[in-house]
Amino acid sequence: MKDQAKTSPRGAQTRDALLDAAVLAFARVGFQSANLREIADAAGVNPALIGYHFRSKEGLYLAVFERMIGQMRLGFDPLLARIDQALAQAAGGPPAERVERLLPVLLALVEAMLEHMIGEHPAWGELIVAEQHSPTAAYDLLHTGIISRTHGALVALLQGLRQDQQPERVRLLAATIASQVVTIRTSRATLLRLMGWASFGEVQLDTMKALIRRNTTLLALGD
Amino acid sequence: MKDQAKTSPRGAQTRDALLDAAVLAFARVGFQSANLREIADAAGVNPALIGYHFRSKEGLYLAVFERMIGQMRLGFDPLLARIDQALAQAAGGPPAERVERLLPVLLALVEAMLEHMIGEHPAWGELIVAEQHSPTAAYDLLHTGIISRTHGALVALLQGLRQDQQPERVRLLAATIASQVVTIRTSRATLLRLMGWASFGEVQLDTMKALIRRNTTLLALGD
DNA sequence: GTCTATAGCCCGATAGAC
DNA sequence: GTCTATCGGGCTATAGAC
Repeated sequence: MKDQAKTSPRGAQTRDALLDAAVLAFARVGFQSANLREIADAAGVNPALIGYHFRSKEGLYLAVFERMIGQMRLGFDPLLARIDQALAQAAGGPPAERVERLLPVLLALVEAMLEHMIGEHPAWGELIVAEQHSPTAAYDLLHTGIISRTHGALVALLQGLRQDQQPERVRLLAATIASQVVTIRTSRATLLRLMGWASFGEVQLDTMKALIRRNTTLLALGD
Repeated sequence: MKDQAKTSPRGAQTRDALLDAAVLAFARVGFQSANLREIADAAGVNPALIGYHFRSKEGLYLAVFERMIGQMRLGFDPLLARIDQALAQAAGGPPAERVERLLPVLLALVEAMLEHMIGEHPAWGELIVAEQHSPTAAYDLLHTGIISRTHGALVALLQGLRQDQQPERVRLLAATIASQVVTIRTSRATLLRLMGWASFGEVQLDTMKALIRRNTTLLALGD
């Protein structure tokens, strides 16, 4: 899926244009309902070129995920490194010190997840929740590339904060913490309607951040 | 959409059979991807009868929601009445008594929501999360019939438990509590993979119930 | 109320010229 | 690498016989 077109600048250009248009289309209406003619039109190229560059609709979809995952990892890797560092520093220390070191990075991680859900590339969050709900071949890429890393970091931080817990319980706790972030996309319509919001702007994002910080702190330390 | 076929038992029978098949189909693949031929086949009736009884694919979809909402309300109304009663009894009492009266019904409500998400009719939860994510004409029915009632009860209970809070904050807190329940459907693939579960059975449901009870208690009382 | 048959449309894929 | 033209298939909706 990525073996051609890297030598010719012309080919790489249409490839990128198609991927840009495809991200938006797949995010807006999903894989099944996305229309290859519309994607090609939005990219300003001929529909037949999709077949040439990506072989099929599914090939295009997978290529979209490959590129997205690579870009997302560039954004997340520094934070994950910071988390590893904090975990190493906190290891073996007294509870109060572990909280002081680990809670801030836990909150930073949750905030980063929230920002990735509705920030610079809103389409990314949409593609992720679509695959989490109805996994396709792209889900494997997504899980190993993003989800398991992020969840692993969450679990490690929670275990560092509360060392008495059973592993299964900590994994599930991490999932429920993440659910608060994901709900901004999965229950978008309900959230807007219940809160009387017109859309998610800066104000709404800050309101949600504040509550999620408060909730995460309670859930991580409570019990 | 419901004006005919009530007199003839034959018509009502095919109507119900079509609705039964349509619930499953729409839940499994969504509105767009659902296939009217398959629905008619599964119902054991002729495809043209969908047009006769429901006018169009969208008419069938709306009829599915009308019936589902009616059935769900039968299940929820007793609990909502119990909540109103508890709220009336707790009103004006000292904090400790309010917690004693209201926390149990809050937990019962959240458990009931969870059971409706994966219990007797798994398709119901699927239809609800699909509309919350990508609302169509059916969302209005759903919101006024189910969502706003359930959320209203959650908010009333939280306000009864913590009377100092700002309304906006309490509404959002209710939404984040609900997100833990909804995630069992919206992040189904991720939850199963992260937990190493094959599916949601009795054991998994009990595990989730226990954690959600603990989380809800912390989130409702904390701060 | 139910059936058969088909109209009319949209879609993904591809052959073949440039 | 790109384009035009088209094939083959699937879909919803509906006309008309029973």
